[in-house]
Amino acid sequence: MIMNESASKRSKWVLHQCCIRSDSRSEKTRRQLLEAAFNEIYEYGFQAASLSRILKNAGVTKGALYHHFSSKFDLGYAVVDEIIATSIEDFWIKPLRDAEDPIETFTQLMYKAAEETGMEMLRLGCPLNNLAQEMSPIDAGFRERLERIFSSWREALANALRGAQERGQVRKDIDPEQTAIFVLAALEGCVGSAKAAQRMDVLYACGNGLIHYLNGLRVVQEG
Amino acid sequence: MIMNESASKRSKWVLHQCCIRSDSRSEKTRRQLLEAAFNEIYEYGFQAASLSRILKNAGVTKGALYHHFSSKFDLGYAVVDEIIATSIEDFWIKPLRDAEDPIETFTQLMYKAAEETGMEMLRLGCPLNNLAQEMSPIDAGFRERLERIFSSWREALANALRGAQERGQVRKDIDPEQTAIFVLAALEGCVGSAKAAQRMDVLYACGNGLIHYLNGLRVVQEG
DNA sequence: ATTGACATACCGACCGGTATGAATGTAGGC
DNA sequence: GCCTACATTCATACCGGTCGGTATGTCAAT
Repeated sequence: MIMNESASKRSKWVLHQCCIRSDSRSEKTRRQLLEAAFNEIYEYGFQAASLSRILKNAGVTKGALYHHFSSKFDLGYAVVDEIIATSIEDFWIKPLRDAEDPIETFTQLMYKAAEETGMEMLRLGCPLNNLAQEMSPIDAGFRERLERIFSSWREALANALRGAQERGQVRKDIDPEQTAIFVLAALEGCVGSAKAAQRMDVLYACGNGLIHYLNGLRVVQEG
Repeated sequence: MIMNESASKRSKWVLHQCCIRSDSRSEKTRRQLLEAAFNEIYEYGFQAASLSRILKNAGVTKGALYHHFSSKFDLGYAVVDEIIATSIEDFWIKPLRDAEDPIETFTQLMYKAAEETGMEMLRLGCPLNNLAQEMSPIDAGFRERLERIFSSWREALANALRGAQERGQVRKDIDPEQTAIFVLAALEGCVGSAKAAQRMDVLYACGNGLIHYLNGLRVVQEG
């Protein structure tokens, strides 16, 4: 028992010592709140998200929540900044930087997304777009944060397309910025259509349409 | 004996039977409820729509509402069936039937939509898609109704494309059904992107991208 | 007298948010 | 090393307000 006490005490002390890190007790609680909030918002949207359900799923109480976040909106903003933004950045944006063949890269990312989160995406759509559709018209805080994500996504794709143009992979008669805007819109439209229909075949048909469009951007091959 | 009943009684009977007329006091109240409910749902979504706000805007009380509709869901379903479905049918579907040049027709409808409801559409998006994105994953009643609308929209566009193929206006190497699915997804994606950004230039860039894609479906002209 | 078409008043459930206090560390003086 | 003073980190209880829904009353038209 004594050993137990001292051991646990020391480990906690060391733990706290070496970590402003994310494995302190406080940070862990905060993490659980963020993840539970993300799931709740993903499932029901922000407005219909229930704090009590979030607390139940996070396994903490309301005191903990309002210690870490000042309001429901503050929690929602943190979900956008710390979960949605980073996951879009990691999954979609980073691979586009210095991609040898951006059209191939983007297509592969679509397949990868369908593989990894197919069922969830079919049922619930894209978390980023869901939140943008719900909150952009009615709250500037959400709109600015979400649009910042979309904006860097579009920028990354436009840059990739411009690079491919310069390397002679993509037709020179298309505008990279406009094309990037349309491609992301079409992508979100495809996910949304499949979600609306709740049918996998719609997702596939739509995805193929988009891939077909993307390949149409390549320089015409003679032969 | 039934025939012997007075003419007025019979006409009322028929009237009550069919509920065709819209100038009775009851039908007017119902209509006001439907329109106020549509506006509220369009602005806030179904889940966040407030019955008290609907009642205030309709100028009636809760008794009237629950006389005409059995629940909030029943009201929402009626909005889909009697407002959204008919407006999509009138605006987008009917013009596609026996259109001489469906690509031209569709493009013109996009311009017309931007003209007629530009500001509102920029701020709040497409009522049909909004509701589908919000409710399809979590309520079968909404999903079936909304998907029925999408389905006939897609069917009308696919038929129009097939007709254009047969008339030699559209390339024969594209699949009308898949193309229709993609075009509607892209359209909703464009509206959604503009709404998310709350920027008109995104709507224009995106619309031009879609129009460019549509024109790419035409048979290649020599010259 | 009965019925359709509402209006009014009210209900329990749940909402987001707060006030309070109890553990649980944590830094500084000795 | 130990005790005290303080700061974090939560748990509990509770708040006013709004939610969708219901029960009952009213009143004109049959």
